[in-house]
Amino acid sequence: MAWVDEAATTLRGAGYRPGAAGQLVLEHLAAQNCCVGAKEIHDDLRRHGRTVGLASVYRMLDALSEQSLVQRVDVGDGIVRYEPARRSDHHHHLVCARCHGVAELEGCEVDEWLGQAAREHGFTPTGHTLEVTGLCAACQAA
Amino acid sequence: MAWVDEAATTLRGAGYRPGAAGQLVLEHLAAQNCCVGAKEIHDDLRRHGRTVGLASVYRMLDALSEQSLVQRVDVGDGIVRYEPARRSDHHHHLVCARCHGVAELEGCEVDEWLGQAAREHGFTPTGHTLEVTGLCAACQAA
DNA sequence: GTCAGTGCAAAGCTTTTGCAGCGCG
DNA sequence: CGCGCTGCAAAAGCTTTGCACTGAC
Repeated sequence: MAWVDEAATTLRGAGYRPGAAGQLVLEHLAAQNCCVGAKEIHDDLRRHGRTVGLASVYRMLDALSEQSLVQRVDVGDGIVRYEPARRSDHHHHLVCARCHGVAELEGCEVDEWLGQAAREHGFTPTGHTLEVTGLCAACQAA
Repeated sequence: MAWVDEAATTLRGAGYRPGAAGQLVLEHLAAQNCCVGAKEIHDDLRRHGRTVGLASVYRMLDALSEQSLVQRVDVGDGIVRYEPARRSDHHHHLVCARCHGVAELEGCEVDEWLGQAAREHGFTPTGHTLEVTGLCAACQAA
């Protein structure tokens, strides 16, 4: 099932009924492969002629976040980013401590360990973020 | 070597010379085992009669962050938290998507995989954060 | 004497909240 | 008809920046 559909269904199940604005945000998110900020989404939609309130973007992101349909990604530049939580395309991030640049790190080998460890705490995991801090190639050279 | 000393040394090496305020922030951080926010640090120091500017706290955190001496922790409530990056006491977090509560998850089994994967990207890792999102026991029951 | 760190105050930005309007059930 | 999503505008924080001051080299 495509992420958009799954998201819409889950949201509806949670009593949230996305309207026009919500649908646009959803579709825009689905088109992203890596993290985007709220303002970025808002600007992009506007640029395409879609009138969407910034507040609606935030509201939608909140709802999605609560259902674990998106993952928050904190790069360290003060802007909160989100990315669709797909089972496929599950990846992590290499975040440079100097320039705050982000690179994707494919693959993930923590799921099993994590799931078990979390459940031992009575916690039901629905996803996770893993950010590696360090220095990117460019900043090392500098 | 204690974290405070290592931090002070590293900072000095980076050309940053912590004064009275910096020292206080450093010591306060060292006394924490889990994440604290900037404002929290500021308030605590004030409460103990130490006059430290909020700006100094942020400046110190920035410097520490750039040297990877602290780890940013994003819980999802809009407040950026930091915790000292010690080799011992390396842990991760279980973050509830509903109530934003945080629990510690001891242990870490990703270092080896991570180090190698990161280096393949020309990235030099100095640390990492791993946040597990899901539902805490309390929110599941509700 | 110079230069970096500091505190205070003001500014900046992202994010949140309030409120009237509109559309879908 | 009612309830909830929407947009706009205003408000609320957290964080950053500017500036004069102080202390260390």
